[in-house]
Amino acid sequence: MPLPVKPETYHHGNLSAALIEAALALIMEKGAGALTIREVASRAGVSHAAPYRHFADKSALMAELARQGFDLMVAQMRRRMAAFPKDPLMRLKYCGIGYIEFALAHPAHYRVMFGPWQDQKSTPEALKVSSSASFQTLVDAITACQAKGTVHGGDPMAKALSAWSMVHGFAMLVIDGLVHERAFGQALPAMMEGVVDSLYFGFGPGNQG
Amino acid sequence: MPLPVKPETYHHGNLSAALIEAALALIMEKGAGALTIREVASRAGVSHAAPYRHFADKSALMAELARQGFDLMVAQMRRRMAAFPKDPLMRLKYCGIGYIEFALAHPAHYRVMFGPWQDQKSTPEALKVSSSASFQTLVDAITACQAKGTVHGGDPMAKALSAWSMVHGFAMLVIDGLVHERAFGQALPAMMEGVVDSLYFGFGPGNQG
DNA sequence: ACCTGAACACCGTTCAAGT
DNA sequence: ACCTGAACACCGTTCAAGT
Repeated sequence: MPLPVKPETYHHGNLSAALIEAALALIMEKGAGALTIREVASRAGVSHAAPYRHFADKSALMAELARQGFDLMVAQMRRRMAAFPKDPLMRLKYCGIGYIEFALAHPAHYRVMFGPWQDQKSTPEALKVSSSASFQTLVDAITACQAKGTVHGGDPMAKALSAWSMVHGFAMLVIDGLVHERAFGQALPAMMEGVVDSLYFGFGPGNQG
Repeated sequence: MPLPVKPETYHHGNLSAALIEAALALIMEKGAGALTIREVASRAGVSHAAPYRHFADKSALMAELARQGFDLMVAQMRRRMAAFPKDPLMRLKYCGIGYIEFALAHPAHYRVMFGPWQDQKSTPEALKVSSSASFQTLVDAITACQAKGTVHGGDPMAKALSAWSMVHGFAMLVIDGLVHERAFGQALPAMMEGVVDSLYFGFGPGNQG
């Protein structure tokens, strides 16, 4: 007489979380291009139509994946900044380093965060909040330097835009394979530092190269 | 007695060109995400299987589209640089401006050039040549400045990498809708110039802001 | 309230068959 | 030599029907 088996369904209300978990595992294994509602459902052990009870469509699932990505990225940035509690300039530098490190360590997740999938108008509020928080971390790091005089004055938003463009562009070029160590004769960590440092020093002849 | 009608098929050997033309029109109308072999074939007036006589697969067609994009981008960069034949620093600046202008004027084409579609290993040689040429234009502009002393010394490749990261990142953020005028309180041309100028001046307190 | 199965309108790609 | 039509193995999404 077999004991009653615990139901292995996700009726507990956590199918939503299980789907995200499966989606994350899927993109880590096969890349962002392999992300498919049907495969995610299959991995979570439900029919291909079940996810539509929890996410309006594929882009809604990706938006939640992206939201979590921004949160993880901010955590990595803060972790690196925390090593320099008293040095705003180093905090700014490692804000950028942490950003790039996350992108290169989780390329598929990063692509979901920045891919062309979002319709921009329909971006969920929660995703906007998380991505704004990551940008704000950068703005704050710049403002702190300006207060100490280690970064010159002017609109911190404009400077944050330049910094974001730099680290995002570098991360994308590496992830997409257009930039690689053998083409530049440098190891990735060195290229990463070079890129971040150039934000501070610039190309002008006045400063160190 | 009707005259013999000129055959309206693409048997002349230019179906390949007609497919590219149709693909370009398609992405300009509906975006890179709408690029479909079947729709391209339909617009060129052939069956959905016909393109496979001319392109190995979808990514091969996109590679040719991308190749043409890099050529057009270089042309735009050179056009802007040509306004300053004797001023290497202005040529460097307008090399970047021309780059961003192309990306923002042809966002769908730019996305095909940098999208996650290329398998990196299987990138056709012709595409590598065209994309290298666009990067070389940037390297040359930097080298010319170094020769005049308006950009400090050091590996021009490393500086070109920073510059490419900056303009590429900015273009992508704008195209993907993460950066827009109302969030930064600046018009796009001003943001574009700010980003390019920050490459030269840096964040350090020594230079102008 | 939550999930399933069938169905619809699409894809990319292949391949025998036509001209 | 080049193209067509049918076919295969996928997609995202919807919806009646089940529990």
